Amino acid sequence: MTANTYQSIRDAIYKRIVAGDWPAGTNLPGEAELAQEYGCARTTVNRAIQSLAREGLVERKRKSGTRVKELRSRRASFEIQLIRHQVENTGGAYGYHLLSLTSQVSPSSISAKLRLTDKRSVMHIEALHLKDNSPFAFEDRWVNVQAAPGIEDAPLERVSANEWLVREIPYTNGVVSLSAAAAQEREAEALNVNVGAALFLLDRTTWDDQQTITTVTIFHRPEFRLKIEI
Amino acid sequence: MTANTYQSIRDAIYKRIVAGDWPAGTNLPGEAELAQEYGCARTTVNRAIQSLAREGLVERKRKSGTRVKELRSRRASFEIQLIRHQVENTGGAYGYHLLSLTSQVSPSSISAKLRLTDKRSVMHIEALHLKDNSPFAFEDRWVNVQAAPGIEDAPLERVSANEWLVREIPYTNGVVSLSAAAAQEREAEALNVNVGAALFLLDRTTWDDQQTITTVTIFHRPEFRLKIEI
DNA sequence: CAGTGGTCTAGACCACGTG
DNA sequence: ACGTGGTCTAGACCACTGG
Repeated sequence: MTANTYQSIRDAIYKRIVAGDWPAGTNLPGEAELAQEYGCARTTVNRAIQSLAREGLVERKRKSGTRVKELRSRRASFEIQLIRHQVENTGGAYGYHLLSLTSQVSPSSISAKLRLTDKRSVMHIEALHLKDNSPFAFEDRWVNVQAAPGIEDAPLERVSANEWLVREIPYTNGVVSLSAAAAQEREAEALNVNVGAALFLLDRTTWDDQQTITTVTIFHRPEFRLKIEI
Repeated sequence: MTANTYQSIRDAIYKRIVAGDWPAGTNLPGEAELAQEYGCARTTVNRAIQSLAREGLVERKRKSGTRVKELRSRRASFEIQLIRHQVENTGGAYGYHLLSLTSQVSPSSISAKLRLTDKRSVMHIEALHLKDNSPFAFEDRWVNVQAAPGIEDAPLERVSANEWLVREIPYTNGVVSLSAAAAQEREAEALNVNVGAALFLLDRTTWDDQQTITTVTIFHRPEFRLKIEI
């Protein structure tokens, strides 16, 4: 009982939930009551419980109070890193190789992803990321040029499009989809694996407030692992 | 300039960072200065900037101040759901089928994952999760029985081990690893796919403070997508 | 309507880490 | 040593929502 830090109160409440003082589905006492019990300001209790709510342990609603959630559904989070950083952080030497760069009218499947209503010219990029001179990941990217002014003058034969975009074009939202797929000929050749090998795919689409900026698929080699802490 | 909510101040600071008022690598003005500028209490500025720090946009250190991070490295997070909820949330009917349950001395590869130093009996579970009576995911789990008292009496032929564990045994930490792998005979048979099909694997190991509780691999069918918002 | 959480303020003290 | 963020307090008012 050192001080009434919100952490210590968070932990105390956490332990009481785990111990079964407040079973799942029941309500915690109100903030005011807990504040009195722990001898601290209501603000501090509020902060402690908000922290538990962020972790998904409890659910809060005005008027009805703070309820212990039925099941512990925890969140896992990871940092979306540049592939260059992924390679360098594991002690490898990073290399980048632009395979193709074309401007073309977007295929309909891509128009849908980029949310383009009319026919527009988009940029299509295929590139290879290397670790210690071996293939690490294959990138297939479409860029909405209107949403990324200046990209046509960017030195994309040296710097990966992602790296340029992250620096120059802020985005506000995005979705990521992870999946597994068998390697087609194109990816197999680029990554130097057999056709049909199990690849790890990361699809990402990002928007500014108004418009979609880019959609990309990263194909990782079968031995790739995406590690996440809980 | 509606009200001085910490959200509105967060957004204002966010926009100024994106607009380039404070380029990457530079420091923001101190909290006191910003509070004066926005005409609010320092506490409110503090909360706004802490929110930006959680998102990874800035880095804070005492004495040296708040620095805009070099590269926009955003965090993505997702909720670790029960497979039952994954199925039900997509409008499917959930089913569970226990394939095998044995107690045995743990193989060395599993002992390492469970951090068991001596030879101990562990529980090995293989199970199938169904969506609309079709295979959805195959589960291969090892449980440290000492860390999960009561599991030997749990009705694991009806309730998935994960569901029982989540309810009964709290954990404090864990790691998740995502990858792709070709289906071996065992998984291919269970999931009704061809041997060699590209499966999506989710490995998870969870601990209590002291000891490892369980390690599990979930094998998903090739069409599975894990969707994450940024 | 009334009870609950959500948030702001003003002031204070503390902890850390750089110079 | 001292400047910066981290946090606590006490009090206040507001916003949502269930009865």
